[in-house]
Amino acid sequence: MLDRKWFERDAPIVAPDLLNKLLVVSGSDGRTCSGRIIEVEAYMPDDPASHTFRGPTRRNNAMFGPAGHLYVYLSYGIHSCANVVTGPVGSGQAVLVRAVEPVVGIDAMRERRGGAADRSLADGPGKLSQALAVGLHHDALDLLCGAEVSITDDGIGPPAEPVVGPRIGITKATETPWRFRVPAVARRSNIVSS
DNA sequence: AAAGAGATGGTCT
DNA sequence: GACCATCTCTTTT
Repeated sequence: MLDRKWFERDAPIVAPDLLNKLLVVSGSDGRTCSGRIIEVEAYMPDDPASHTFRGPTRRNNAMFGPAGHLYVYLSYGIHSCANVVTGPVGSGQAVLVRAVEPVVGIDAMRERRGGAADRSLADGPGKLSQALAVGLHHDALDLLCGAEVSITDDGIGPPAEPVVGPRIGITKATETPWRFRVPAVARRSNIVSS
């Protein structure tokens, strides 16, 4: 399965390999939810768009910790965004999970997302955090300890040809092609109804 | 279908 | 005090 070594590679290498993996959250309310990762972005230390570009701070501390931990930050004062820490300890890199496809616990996700259409339950970094109930209290959590949040491999490998493009919502290094997505065609057969 | 603006709060200078 | 790795709603083509 996924061991620490797997996460210790550089973010642009780990990122496409995270596609089609499951992000599983056992909520404090007892409801377990999961989503298939379909879009990610890589952030590196020498990357002007990365939170770690100017060195360690209180917020980005988890990104400098062990690979396979979560880095959760608050975006625009409103949205929690979930990252998977990658690379050697102290390097300061991570993969932002930008979108998942609901797999387990869709009813809970519908409730948490307040009547949003099924297709937009978790198709954005803030939306998926809300749908899966991921919050700041999960920051620095170890994904490999069977804790509240984990990443699992259910045998569906990453897409042979992920869609690659520039990252979104940033103002620096906007041309670096470190955004990876499962092709739409490959997703059609995976859609979970109800 | 696309474009614009407001919400909202922690973090860093 | 400025700056956001965003989302939703409203307004305009």
